Amino acid sequence: MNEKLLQPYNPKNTEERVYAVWEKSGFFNPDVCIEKGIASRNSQVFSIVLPPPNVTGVLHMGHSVMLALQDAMVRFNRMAGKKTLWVPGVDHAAIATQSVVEKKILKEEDKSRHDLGREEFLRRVDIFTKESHDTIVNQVKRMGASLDWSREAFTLDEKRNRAVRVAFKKMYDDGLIYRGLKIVNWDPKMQTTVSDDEIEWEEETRPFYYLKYGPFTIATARPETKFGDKYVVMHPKDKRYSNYLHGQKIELDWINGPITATVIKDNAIDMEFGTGVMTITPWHDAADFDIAERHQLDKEQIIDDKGKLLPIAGEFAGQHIKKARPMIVEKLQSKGLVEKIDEKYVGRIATNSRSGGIIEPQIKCQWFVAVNKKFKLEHSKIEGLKSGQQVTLRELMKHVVESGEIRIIPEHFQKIYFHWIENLHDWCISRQIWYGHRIPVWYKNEVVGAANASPEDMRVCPPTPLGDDWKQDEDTLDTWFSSGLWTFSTLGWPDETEDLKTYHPTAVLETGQDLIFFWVARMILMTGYLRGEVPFKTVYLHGIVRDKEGKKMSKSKGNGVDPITMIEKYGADAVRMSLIVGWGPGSDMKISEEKLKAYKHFANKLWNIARFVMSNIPEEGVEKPKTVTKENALSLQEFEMLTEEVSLDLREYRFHLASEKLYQYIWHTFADIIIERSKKSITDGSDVEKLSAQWLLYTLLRDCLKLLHPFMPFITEELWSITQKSKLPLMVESWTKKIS
RNA sequence: GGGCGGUUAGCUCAGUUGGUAGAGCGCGUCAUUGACGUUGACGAUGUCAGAGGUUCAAGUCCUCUACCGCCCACCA
Repeated sequence: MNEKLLQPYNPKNTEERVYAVWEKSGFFNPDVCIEKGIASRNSQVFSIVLPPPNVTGVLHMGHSVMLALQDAMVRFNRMAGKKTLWVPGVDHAAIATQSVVEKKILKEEDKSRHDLGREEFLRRVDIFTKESHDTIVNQVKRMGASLDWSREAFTLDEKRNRAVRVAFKKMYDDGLIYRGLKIVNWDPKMQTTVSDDEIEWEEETRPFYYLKYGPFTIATARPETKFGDKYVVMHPKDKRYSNYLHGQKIELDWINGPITATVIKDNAIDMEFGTGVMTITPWHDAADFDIAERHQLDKEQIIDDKGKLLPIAGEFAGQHIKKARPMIVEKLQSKGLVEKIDEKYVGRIATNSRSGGIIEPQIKCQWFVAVNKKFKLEHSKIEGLKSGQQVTLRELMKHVVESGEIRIIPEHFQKIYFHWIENLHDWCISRQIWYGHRIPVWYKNEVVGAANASPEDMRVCPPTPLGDDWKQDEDTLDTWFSSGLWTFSTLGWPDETEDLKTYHPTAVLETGQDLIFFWVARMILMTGYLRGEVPFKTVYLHGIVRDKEGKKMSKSKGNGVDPITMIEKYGADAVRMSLIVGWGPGSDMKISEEKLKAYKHFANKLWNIARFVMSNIPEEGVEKPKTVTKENALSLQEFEMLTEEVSLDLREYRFHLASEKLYQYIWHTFADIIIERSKKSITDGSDVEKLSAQWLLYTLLRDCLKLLHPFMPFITEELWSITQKSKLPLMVESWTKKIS
């Protein structure tokens, strides 16, 4: 018997070695599999892209879950003989990365990015991301992920940059990307816009002021924005104010002296709320902006990009709004303009989820993707949409899920997806940060930042215009713009490469449920538009990993469980199993060390099963005996049923069931019943009984290793090399081979 | 304000199309020192949140209620 089996299983001494063998074999690469006859050129295809982890990050439990699930899918399909490709990559994660590097430089050198300048700052980011890249990649490998590293991609490398430029240009030419002066979410802390989806709303109890505005009482939580308010708005049907007419002018005394206010009647007013009258601040409130647009009213900026009051605030000009607020209230009070203050008003505060900066809406000239504009869909391969048909991006996104061309698991996320689409607005894609894909637009004659640049003064590349008088747009693109191209930009698009033809659309996108809007929806949008097809046929969403108490893991709370520490303690296979067994898609999971421990025990059990089997069969191996006893034949039948069930579960994305069934079977049927029974047959049984029992043990061991391989690749591979004479690694053994 | 989930054994959760309630951990009793104590055998524990309905049959389908959680939203 192999000496390794005399020792207990030691994941530490095994995992790194086994991974090296896999990598060296080249079998992570489907081209090698075809070359070596593992898969054939016309085999079915199974492809996935790895949701790229942030380049600056370290592995967390969420990554471990996705790696465990995706690797299980990939290994199963590879063993089933499909041409199987899993594409790795990392994400430049624009805002997150820039923010990390900025903080680092501030801490170490006490310098801001502006002190360094754009070029130098970006150089620093590059250095940082290169170092950081290797960390995350090595951590991914430790989970056992069978990714084809020869195809690794980066969301911000030259190839992806080309894809971004081509996509941008096409969308611009089709009128789906436009530049416009609109109200956007401005983060004064990071000095950039952010999209609606990146905003987090928090409830906060704060004072609510009822102010005298001429003959009216208006209510506001933000008196510091009210300096320029010169429109007073009410509902046209509000009888309380029926003697005021739309457009009527009213003279009144306001914060900094007498003003002329204009009455506006608009249906957006809620008669039940406050006094049913409000003044508007179109520059700093999205709802007010819309009212102003509807009636073509003036808009004035009150607060600058840094959160300081502008000259319109009179004596308060130059002060930060936070500091100025109490003084403004004081002045209003001294003028007798404050009617009452409700101290218990619960309002909402918008913050940038990345930086924590409090959002101040601002009107800015930005780039947007138009989601409600019709365009001509070219080369459609989408069911139910013809080439040349006019659709909007929003319709497209809805259609492919509604028609079932994309299946979302668990199913109820469809409803969440549709609900989101109902509320979808144009997507602001320009960011004022430096790290990211620079907007491929060039200007001359100083029209940078102007809303109405003429075509002569603005070029969208490719091609990049020549000449010194052209200046590139300073802004970069929202990181999700390039992420939206990920399934095909990784395969060579915009070139029609062999990879693209073979592996796109991908089979499945497996990711966290929190990414359904950010990423999943945007991939559907981009792929539908640019390729007339879907990016993937199935979306599998896993839930959030929580700690034992059910709290979300986070760095700041310090309650995060570090996967690498867990791998060292319990082995990667145990970590993988504990993240898959009994965890249905879409629901949150509490992880505890007890669970990890349980699967370490399971690995040990398996190891000992192998030891028992190998020490109870002849050294030279076993042949199928002429006579198989009835009970052994029955056991075999039972196992064949299990194989069927597990295979079906794997095909249907029921990993939590497949893995649990295997655990149950191996421990409580194979070990507890079949092995126990075989002891008698081997020691006291007839020759027929003995040979039959030995053969069954050996057969079951071999095939259990196969079935378990997608979930616990390291230990099964190790046992395979110890117990089997095969020259090929288990990872490319044939799954479906009938039990002989 | 709109939407989506969850509520099953002490704890963590399964339960795929409706067909006599399951697993792991924990607990109890016993066994076993030549596969494994990271063990084995046996066992206890549930009006499947509550109410109503459909059905021969409901944890599973429908309606309502309660509590918990999440997402979306321009109530100033």
